[in-house]
Amino acid sequence: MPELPEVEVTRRSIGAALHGAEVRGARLGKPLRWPLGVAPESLTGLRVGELARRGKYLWMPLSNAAAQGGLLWHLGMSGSLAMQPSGVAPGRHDHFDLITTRGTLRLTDPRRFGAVVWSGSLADAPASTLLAHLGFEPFDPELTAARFHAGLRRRRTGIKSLLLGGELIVGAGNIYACEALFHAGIHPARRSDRIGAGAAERLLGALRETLARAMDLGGSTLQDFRDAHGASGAYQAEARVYGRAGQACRTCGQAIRRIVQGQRSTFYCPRCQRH
DNA sequence: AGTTAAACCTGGTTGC
DNA sequence: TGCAACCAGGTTTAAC
Repeated sequence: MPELPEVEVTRRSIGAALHGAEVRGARLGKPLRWPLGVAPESLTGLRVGELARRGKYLWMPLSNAAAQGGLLWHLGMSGSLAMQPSGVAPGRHDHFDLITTRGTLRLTDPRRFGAVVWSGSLADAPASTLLAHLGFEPFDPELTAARFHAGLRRRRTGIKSLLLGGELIVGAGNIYACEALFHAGIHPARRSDRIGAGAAERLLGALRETLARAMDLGGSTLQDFRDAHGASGAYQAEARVYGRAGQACRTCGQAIRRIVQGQRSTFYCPRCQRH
């Protein structure tokens, strides 16, 4: 569920609430995608540093005079993080609590594709391994249209699947990959290496505008996404194609189509998006 | 080496 | 109403 906008909205809302807090304890629920990698009680006494984001991962530095490291978080398909009012017992889908002097941060994740992993630093395993193959951050100024185009030319897979892969550019998931391709007027099945310089530049711009707009609106709430304080997102109401199969395109009136690419649904307008 | 399928897990919706 | 089939925001691992 959470793509870059939702993860970034989460980062901002939690970062402000927890920065400088001291960990008092931690509680594990059912297993997540990967083991925590450290005894939960060993986190006690560490202070929370500034929360950072890389792709759809969050990095929470934790340190004191005696120890240094951090937690790498991922929300998977159905995860969310929220500050608990206090004393609320964990439910069946609450699988990790970080109890601090400024409140309890709780990871809720019904499908358990998410994870919380201890790592000595971002440069060491396991964090470094998990982040190793990630592509450009979408707002990295080093990512020029020319570099983006060069990356597209190296691959032959459909452009939508390439965007989802995250090896060239991170952040777009199924919603925003579909939306950005619509705004750029590019068919999702178009081979990556057949996209010209002009279309590449339009696509990079559309990705940035789509992600920025979604962040402004607090992300997309399809089923259950909420920020750390329970606020839902509003971008889903602006979606042009995602989840709109059979409905009329808001630009041309043609029926939006759904196809499957890489076992994921893709939505597009057959008239506005050229193959 | 590059591309695609299978796997992880739970719950909601759809259709017979 | 019951039950099977299919769908869902992601990513790694295995297999062509």
